[in-house]
Amino acid sequence: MAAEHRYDPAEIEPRWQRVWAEEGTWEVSNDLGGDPKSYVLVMLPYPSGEPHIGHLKVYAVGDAVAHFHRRAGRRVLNPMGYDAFGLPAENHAIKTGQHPRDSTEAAIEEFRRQFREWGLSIDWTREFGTHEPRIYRWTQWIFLELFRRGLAYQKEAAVNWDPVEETVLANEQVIDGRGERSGALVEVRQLKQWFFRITDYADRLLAELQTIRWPEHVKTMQRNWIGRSEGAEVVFHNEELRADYPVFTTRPDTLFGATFFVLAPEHPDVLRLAEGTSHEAEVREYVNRALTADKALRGDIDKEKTGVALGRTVVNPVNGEHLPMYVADYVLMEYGTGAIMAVPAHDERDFAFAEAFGLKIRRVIDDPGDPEGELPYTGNGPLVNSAPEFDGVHNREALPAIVAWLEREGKGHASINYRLRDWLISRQRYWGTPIPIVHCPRCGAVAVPDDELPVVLPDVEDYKPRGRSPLAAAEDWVRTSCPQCGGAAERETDTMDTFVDSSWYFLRYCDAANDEAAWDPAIVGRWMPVDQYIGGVEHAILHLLYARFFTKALADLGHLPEEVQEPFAALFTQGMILRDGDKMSKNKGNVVSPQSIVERYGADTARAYILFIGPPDQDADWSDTGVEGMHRFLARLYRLAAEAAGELPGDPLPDELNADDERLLRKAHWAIEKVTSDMSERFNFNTAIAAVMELLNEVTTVKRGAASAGAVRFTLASAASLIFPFAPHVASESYHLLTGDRVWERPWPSPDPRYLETATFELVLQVNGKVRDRVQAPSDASRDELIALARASERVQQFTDGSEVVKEVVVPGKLVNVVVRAS
RNA sequence: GCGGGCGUGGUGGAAUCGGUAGACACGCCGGCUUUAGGUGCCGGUGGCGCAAGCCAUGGGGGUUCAAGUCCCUCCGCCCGCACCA
Repeated sequence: MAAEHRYDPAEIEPRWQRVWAEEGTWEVSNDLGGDPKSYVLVMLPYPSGEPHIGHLKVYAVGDAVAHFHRRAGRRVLNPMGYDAFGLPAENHAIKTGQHPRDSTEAAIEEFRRQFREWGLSIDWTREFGTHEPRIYRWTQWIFLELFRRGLAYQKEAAVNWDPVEETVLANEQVIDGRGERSGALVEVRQLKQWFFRITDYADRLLAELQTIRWPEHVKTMQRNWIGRSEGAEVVFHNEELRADYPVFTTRPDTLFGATFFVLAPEHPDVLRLAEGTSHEAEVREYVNRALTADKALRGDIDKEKTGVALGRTVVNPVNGEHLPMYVADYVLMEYGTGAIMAVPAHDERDFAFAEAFGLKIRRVIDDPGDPEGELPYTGNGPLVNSAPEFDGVHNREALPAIVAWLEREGKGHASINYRLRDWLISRQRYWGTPIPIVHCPRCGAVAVPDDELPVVLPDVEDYKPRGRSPLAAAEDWVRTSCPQCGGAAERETDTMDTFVDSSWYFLRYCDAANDEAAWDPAIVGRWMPVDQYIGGVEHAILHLLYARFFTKALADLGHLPEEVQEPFAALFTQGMILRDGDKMSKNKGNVVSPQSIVERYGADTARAYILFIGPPDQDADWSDTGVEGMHRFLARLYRLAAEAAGELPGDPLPDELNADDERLLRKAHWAIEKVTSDMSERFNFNTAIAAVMELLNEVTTVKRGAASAGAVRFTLASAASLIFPFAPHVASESYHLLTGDRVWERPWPSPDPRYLETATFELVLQVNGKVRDRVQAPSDASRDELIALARASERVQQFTDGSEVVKEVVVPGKLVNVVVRAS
């Protein structure tokens, strides 16, 4: 019998894929015709080699969501593209000489081939790679729009230099002082670079997190990264140089406790201040050492405090005291003003420094619980040793009064500081979007006119960066004329961070065929925002923050409808696939390739299994035997469908249902309800698939009985319909065998309430909270009737006899708990 | 150090609002069919116990008629941030 209806995915899957490709089943028009829309988007892949198991998982999730939304009656945009610029292809080119375009396009070809083999319901007419000139033309256009509005600018600054990749990196790409990709300790270099003014959007990026449905931990990470602090800027004056040194502090209430003043080693005035003092040589040496030390070591919080006195003082504006100045590497140039007022009594770091250097410590806040308690004290309490009008006032009340006083005296003002820095986008590398700027000795940095876009990446001999962009070697390309004055000029040779490409690709999908513009705002307005975005949590700050910034900036510039303020209305982050509790990696030799699974079991098994292992937002362990279980399940579904289709042609549901029919229909409607809620309220694909398995088990159990052909057929068709989002080929095949219809053209089933209600239910009987018996009870039974059933139970009596019944708790539809006390 | 998540059978996991712990699957044990089988089907499977029953959701305590779920405390693992003034 088994041989008669052998499940052969190698035959079934290509056959249905051909139908979908030939008919353009998953293509969607921008003319929505009044239907509700759903934009379901999985983060675009970086094409390198071939897809790995993580790709299989994330696209299985995305495709399930897309199918579910489609059959719920929405027009679904489910596109695909490639994040094609980037370092791995370029490093490969340095090693082999193969052009990054060739290796990248080979990888894209392989990705596309496998995605089609997986049967993903992609609208392939919208496909693109970010490395195509017809695409990066618009990346350059966006850059120029930002440039023209002052949101892209060039400045010389201390930047992160990755000595292995030989390029600068954005702050977001430096993890624990090391380059994100290379793992090399990052050096500080003073270089002129291009930045995007993301800090202008800090407040909106923070506040508008409230408007989107994202995992709370991702929002928290963005909030921390933006790092908003409220406080005050206070000006300290140095009399010798007649220079003002503003500081940012969140604790202006502790101003009276400032006993010294510290500058960061990078502060531009450090050497000037020390000049001519007896400390000059020592300061010079300290600064040199601090600037060359690597960032990771400097950032260690447990490191002992070091520093050198400058031999100068500043005046504390609130009390006129002269505070000694120091330079110390625990003060960071990147945050605030690169200078701090030190209040050792109420700040742990200042306290450690004061201890190490024997500096004065003055308490200005009492600990209400322990007025003579240990220092440093970072809590709240009444001010002491401050000014007569503030002593005794609680510090949190005094704080605004002190700020107001500073403002009146012109010595400071309320201020807000962010940890977020502007986004450094220049890269001294080859394989990226060229920055469309011409440097003219007379006119400065000039935008390449729009009609000359794209500035096409020139071919070069040597991809190896040598402290400057490889593009600099393309001399004919570099030499050009100034678009403004026509004089001799040179092209910018740096390329853009690849995160620029992925900051707008989701807009392009909406209007992918547009040759006249990056997109038509009206069309983008029909699709945006992305209703469900799906991807890895590793992009929690980088990509997801940049894309939000781009969306807001482009809306401000009038290129997006005003109501499009957030790119991704809902976000789902999927967990990793592990093997034996470990990450899969070539080094460990524990890699399972999607290709091998698909070849062996078919795409349906691979996709359904990966969603069945566990909740998709959690990490999951791959099991070679587990995948066979899924294959058996799909084979059983196919076989039962094929048998039923052959044996029982076209039977409708009978008018009179027998007990087995009733049982099948109840289970079917239960499963419809369960799968629907698992998919719409949560992303619980594992329990949804389990429900379909239960449904199929019910058919096997009941089949030998007296179930009518129509009921069996309906049940199997329901199972095929419900499993379709996870295993589309075998579901289409089975459904077609049973009904002659195409399952994706059928609306998502809805449960019939008549079959969800039952005349009786299993009443659980407890004595003192322990289950002692289960009996059938009428669904509409009253509390008294349920209690009567409990009392009538022999098993209950056995445990209550000889005891006093204290009370009887009734949970309607569930249980009765008889509470007794030994008498 | 701060913030967040997690801990359930041999394994992955389920238990959605405080109400039947272990759905579904893997694995394992037994049986049947067929044997060319990596097939199919049936039954069993948290632990202890002959049984009645008792015990059991990382440990300990608490609230409650009732706790995997709530509270306190401790332990372990994972993730993020970390000299941010």
